[in-house]
Amino acid sequence: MRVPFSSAEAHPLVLKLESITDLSQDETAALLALPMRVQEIRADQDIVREGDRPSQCCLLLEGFIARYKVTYKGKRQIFAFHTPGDIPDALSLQIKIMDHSLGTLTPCKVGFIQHEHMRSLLREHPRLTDVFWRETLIDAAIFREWMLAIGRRDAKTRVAHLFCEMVMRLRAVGLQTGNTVPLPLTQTEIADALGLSTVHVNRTLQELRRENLLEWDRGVLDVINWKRLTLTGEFDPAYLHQDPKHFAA
Amino acid sequence: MRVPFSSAEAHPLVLKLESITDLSQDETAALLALPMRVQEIRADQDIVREGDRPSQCCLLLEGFIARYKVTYKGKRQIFAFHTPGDIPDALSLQIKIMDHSLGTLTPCKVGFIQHEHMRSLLREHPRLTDVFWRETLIDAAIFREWMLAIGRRDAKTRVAHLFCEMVMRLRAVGLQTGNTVPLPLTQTEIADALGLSTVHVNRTLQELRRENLLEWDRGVLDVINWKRLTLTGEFDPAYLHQDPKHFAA
DNA sequence: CGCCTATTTGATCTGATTCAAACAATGTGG
DNA sequence: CCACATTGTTTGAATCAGATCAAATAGGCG
Repeated sequence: MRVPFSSAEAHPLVLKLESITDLSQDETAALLALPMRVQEIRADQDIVREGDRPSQCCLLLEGFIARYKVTYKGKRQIFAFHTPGDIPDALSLQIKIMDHSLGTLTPCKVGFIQHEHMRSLLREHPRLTDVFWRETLIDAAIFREWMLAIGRRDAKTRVAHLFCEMVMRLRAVGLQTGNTVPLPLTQTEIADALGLSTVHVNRTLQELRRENLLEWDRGVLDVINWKRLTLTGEFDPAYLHQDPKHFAA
Repeated sequence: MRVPFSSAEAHPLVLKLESITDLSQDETAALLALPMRVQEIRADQDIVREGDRPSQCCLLLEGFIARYKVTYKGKRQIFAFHTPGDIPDALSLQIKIMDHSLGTLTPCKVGFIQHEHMRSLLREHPRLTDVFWRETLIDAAIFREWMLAIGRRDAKTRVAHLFCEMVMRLRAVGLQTGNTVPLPLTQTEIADALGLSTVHVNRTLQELRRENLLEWDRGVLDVINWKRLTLTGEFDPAYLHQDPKHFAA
């Protein structure tokens, strides 16, 4: 009933929260002591569905999760890609009925935390309420940025922007190696995230490759020209509200 | 330094919060006692801008406010239309730097509340923290629904959906009269909200009028056929997380 | 090897944009 | 109370970014 993480640094949740705020020793200890049931889940499984009334939160430890909803006409919109350290359904603490679904994109390791445990954690460490509230607000800021992209930017800008965002977020939880981050998504998933068709995503990717901005193969994104990628993506990381002191280098 | 509302029922904030949760007598009293500076603001003025570090929140008392952001290429995306009772920048309690702007669409009456006052309110009434957190999460749910529309629905569905949402939200704060709600927006603003061009919004509106679903003139929306409007808008109000007990009739 | 899923390519079509101009409503100052 | 300016709506025509359809190719894996 405990996650076996050797140290706070290796715990994805602590890493994630420290990328957006400061934690005291006490708070870190309380987070590490949070009781959870760890479970391996294979790819393409729903963890929570629209209409569910969850009694637990899921902390993503390894893998990628999508937050999505489907139109009456069967079209899917992905709202967010979640990475290790995220608690994508933290909102279920405040909102009883899910208005969207969460599903794995890859095999995942997930820690399920009972709401009652979350609540007593927040009761005993009121400042952590602020931290989790803040986290859900940053999620909302990311939604807005995606909305701006979908509503008002062309396909090439959208794709470049998404890649920039994923690099920044994966970097924050220690998953960047050199110019490289894991990004095990399909082109269909990218299309559903950006409001495009798969075919068009494919052609746009070819364009970005042709211009030597990036390589992306077998689930690994290799940024060749970060500067120009951010320019074509009109990317300004301010909306991620990451704490700059952790990125001095 | 107080809003002159004769009773709790007439206070937009209390009305709004009661549409999504229950409030105790104590909490209601504390909300009514919240010190605020009331100000009239004319149309098309920014209240907060991207990059600002607000030290106060604004409670909308009368009028309409848009939450928006502008592309490098000068295209605007509106993320939300805010109605009386909303605190559109409640997020500034947790997030120091604004990543988007808020501007009036009509002449507005706004109550500015110092962050310190909000914080002491939440400290003394911890359950209100949950309420405000919940409110920001419902805002996020609305973002997601707009994103779904912009990314995956056609123009007609988008426009119909937006009108349905606005009716439900305005009804919740007592602004509905018969089949009629105030909706003083321009077609350009609707276009910027839905990721469409003004011309196309205009043609889509004509279609909705031709099919006898609604009238919309001089800032007043008149729903002629609610049932069919919700069908063409694929509208399911679940995502608004309104408390159904206030809508028994 | 053979199956399944993901990527790629080509051809065609269309919903929505853009540009440009007319028209209507509202407000302003003389 | 009217002339004029301003802002919002409507119309028409031309164009395009991206969708759709269909089929071929390439990878990964039991």
